[in-house]
Amino acid sequence: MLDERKASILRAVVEEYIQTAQPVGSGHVVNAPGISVSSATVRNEMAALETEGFLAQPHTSAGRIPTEKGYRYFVDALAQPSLDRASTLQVRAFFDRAHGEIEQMLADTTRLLTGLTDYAAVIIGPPHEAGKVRSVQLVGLTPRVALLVAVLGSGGVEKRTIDLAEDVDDALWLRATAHLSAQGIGHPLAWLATAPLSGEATVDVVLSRVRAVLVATGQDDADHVYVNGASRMAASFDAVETVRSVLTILEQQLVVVSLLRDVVDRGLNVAIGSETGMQPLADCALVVAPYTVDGERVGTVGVLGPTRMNYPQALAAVAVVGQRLGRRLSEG
Amino acid sequence: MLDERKASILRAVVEEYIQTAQPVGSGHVVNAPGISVSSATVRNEMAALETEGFLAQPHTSAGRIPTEKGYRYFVDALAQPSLDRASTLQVRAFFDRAHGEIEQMLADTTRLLTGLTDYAAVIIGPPHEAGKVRSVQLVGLTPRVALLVAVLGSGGVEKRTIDLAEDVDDALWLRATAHLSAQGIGHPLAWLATAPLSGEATVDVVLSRVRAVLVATGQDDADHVYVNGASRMAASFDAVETVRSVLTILEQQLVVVSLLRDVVDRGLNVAIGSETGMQPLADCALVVAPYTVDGERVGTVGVLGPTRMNYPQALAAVAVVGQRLGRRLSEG
DNA sequence: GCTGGCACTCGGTAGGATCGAGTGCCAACG
DNA sequence: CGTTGGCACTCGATCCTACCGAGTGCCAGC
Repeated sequence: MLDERKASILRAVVEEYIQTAQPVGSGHVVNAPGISVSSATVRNEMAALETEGFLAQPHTSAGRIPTEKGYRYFVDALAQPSLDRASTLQVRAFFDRAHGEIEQMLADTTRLLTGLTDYAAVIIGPPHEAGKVRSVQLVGLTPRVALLVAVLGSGGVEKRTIDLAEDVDDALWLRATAHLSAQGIGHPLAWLATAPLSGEATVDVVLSRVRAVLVATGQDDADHVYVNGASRMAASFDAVETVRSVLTILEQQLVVVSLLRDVVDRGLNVAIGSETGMQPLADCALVVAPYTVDGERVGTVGVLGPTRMNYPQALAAVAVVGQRLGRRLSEG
Repeated sequence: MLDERKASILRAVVEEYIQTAQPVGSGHVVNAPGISVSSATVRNEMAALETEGFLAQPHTSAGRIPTEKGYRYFVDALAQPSLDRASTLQVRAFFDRAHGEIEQMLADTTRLLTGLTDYAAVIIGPPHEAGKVRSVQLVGLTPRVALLVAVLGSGGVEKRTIDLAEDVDDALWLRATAHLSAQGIGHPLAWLATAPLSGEATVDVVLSRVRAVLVATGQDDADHVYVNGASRMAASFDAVETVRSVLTILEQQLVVVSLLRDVVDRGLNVAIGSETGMQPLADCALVVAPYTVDGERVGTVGVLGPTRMNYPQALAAVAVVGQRLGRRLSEG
């Protein structure tokens, strides 16, 4: 799409702008490696790049700034992911040490990502529903309230409060548990919502309440989102209003989930500015990578930063973390 | 400590400054209710309040701003908590509807608090350790890995990954579970770390691993912190650097916990600026209230805002939410 | 002791000059 | 014909100055 010289100039502008956040003039571009023409020629080419929509001028007598289209071209054709040696080692060390509960590990992984990139990091954890039930039981808390606790193959634990209208003794919880275990183990948790009743009246009172609760809470909080490094957004922008609106987005877990999911579904690994589809993120870019467990995409890792983010670094960091996270989760 | 007129003037300055964020001049104070002297007199009194350390002047020819000491006096002697009718109803409605898992409810409660006050809200949940174990079991996930799942009386569920060096069949998990249940139910989870072994060699391999894991993870993640409304901090300050440093604090759960705990331990319900003991919070104030379950303090609710926060509102909101939260948790 | 009056202070805003990085254009050159 | 050095021009950023006005401290008089 762009001849080699234009591409080099665009690359030089993007790379310098990412570093300095200042409009880049032709004088700077000629000092960039791979440029061996005069500043006048560069000016001509930059004017052309502007009319083609890759660059923009904040005002007449200023240098150029990449447009979304410019960043897009840079990401698609010019940037190759690269991670410095120290970071690579850091990632390896992290996953070698990683252990313990999955929730804790995912939270720690977001911290790793913000540490690597200096941007906000987001991880969508594997949905618990996907796993088969390994164990299910009802634990009485008070005479009328019990906790339905299900352990899933993925290592996740789901719990639901079951409250009844009348007092129940512990033996009944046990009988209901026995029925649920017989029916549910090996199936997804949601399956219990439609599993047959026992035919025994007192037990079925409990079971139907379990069904109702599972139906009510089945869908929504299926996703487990981990966000970290929101404070880095404040370092990326100098308009406090921008910071505020971005933070507002990051606080809404549902929005974050649908945002990442949407980007992944469109087959993108980078969404720049308006490509995110969210007006408050006009000055942001999102770099994502799905990760797989046993060949199946179960979640997404991503970083959110300013449009002038260090794409090579962010792409590499997200890719390698996603890959190693998937591998780590696969081996259980 | 202050005569009535000085107190009225201080109150007027604080209240107007909270609203406008602008230094308050004598001309504005005379328009405040309860002030029936001339501006010259007010000026004299304000000069006195300044030398006494309650007010400060950003520069010579500007109005006055409250100092930390000024806010402190306002909070201790002049402010009485007040919550508007709509908010009161909102709180009541929230807790009438509140149900389901405790984690979800606490997260929702932080949202309620930020909604009420427009400041960031923090809640420290009841420590799970405190509760007695209602149920404990080992669920095998892979031949070498099992999950220790303990249900506590509070409705909380604790889980720990137990990994062994050699393959184990499910029967062994069951036998270990039986032993743990016999020993542990009715005691705090930590007690299992010191409970006697079974004397049966194969089972004791598992049990000693359980002990080791409980010892290793026993103390730290004891606290469950819920933070919401961090984006409101960005609306409270116009220096982006201030926002960044405050957000950094809010992201560190351990810091937040020790901060709230420290304030409560000092018997305060408000910590203003340097009273928080954290330099980045010099421009912030923290309003907290412990909440009790069955007469015992099990957690804390709080809001974090700028030093010029609406103390009457924040005090009232935190107090009523803490109270109703405790009541709600007490009734189970 | 309170108050009106008054001179004074000083941050904020507006207008004007200057600076310089960067541009577009053009004529000349290989 | 593409490239280049030269040049006039643009315009944001910076600095200076003047000015305004909110607010002060002080004092004399009630």
